[in-house]
Amino acid sequence: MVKSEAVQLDLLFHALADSTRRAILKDISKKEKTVSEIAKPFRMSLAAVSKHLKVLEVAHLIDRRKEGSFQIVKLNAEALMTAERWMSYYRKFWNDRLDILQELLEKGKV
Amino acid sequence: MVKSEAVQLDLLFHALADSTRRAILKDISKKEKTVSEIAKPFRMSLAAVSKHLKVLEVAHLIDRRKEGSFQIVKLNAEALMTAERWMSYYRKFWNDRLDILQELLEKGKV
DNA sequence: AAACCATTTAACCATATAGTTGACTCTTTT
DNA sequence: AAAAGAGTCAACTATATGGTTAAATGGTTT
Repeated sequence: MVKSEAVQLDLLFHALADSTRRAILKDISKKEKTVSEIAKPFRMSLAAVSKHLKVLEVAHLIDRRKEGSFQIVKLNAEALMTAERWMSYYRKFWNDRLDILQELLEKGKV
Repeated sequence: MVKSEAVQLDLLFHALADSTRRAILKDISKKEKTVSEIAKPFRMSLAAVSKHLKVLEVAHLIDRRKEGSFQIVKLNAEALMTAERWMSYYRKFWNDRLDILQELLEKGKV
């Protein structure tokens, strides 16, 4: 069942709107880690980190696989691209308009 | 008083994590509008839209200027770039397929 | 000055979020 | 088989969020 694009973006941006979760993504961007390894630097409980990972997971920002009694967590960079795509689309639109205006100004037409 | 980067990103991503607010940004990406014009398509009250605009404003995603008794609202594309920069930075660390993906992104094929 | 716009603020409600602790499940070690 | 380790789930708390309606502000028109 594929979620609507709007819901997907809700989940994605919401997941990114928390500095703990961004720190986790930053941490695992270089090297995948277990849940406990991820939790270690934080002053909060393991359960709290586990919840953050859940939020990142439903947003598809991370993937996990089991290895024995460990869970190995890694970044899913594709989801980040979904967000980037959304932003660059509207930003570009606006920038294009600025470019056109700039051009018109230079030609003395405005 | 400059807010820390973390707080700034919190505000930015939080602002983007709501489909009403994204619709507003989309709407004004083509043409600046007044608050009432922005509110018209939505089924919620004007006060609710006003709150959404406040959220977009503290995230610096929009700028407003007064013109008589109207407020003219326009997109601030720079804030979007701040978010994009954050994402692309961490994304590129992890992904060894960066070059291919980047190329696809630029071509608008992803 | 009074009435009328455009918009914000205040007070309130329901739901969601981020955190806590403690019990629970599954896997590994002894 | 029992103990220990890795991680999740449940129940709870405090605060934030997104919406409402009604009153308030500030500019414009009459």
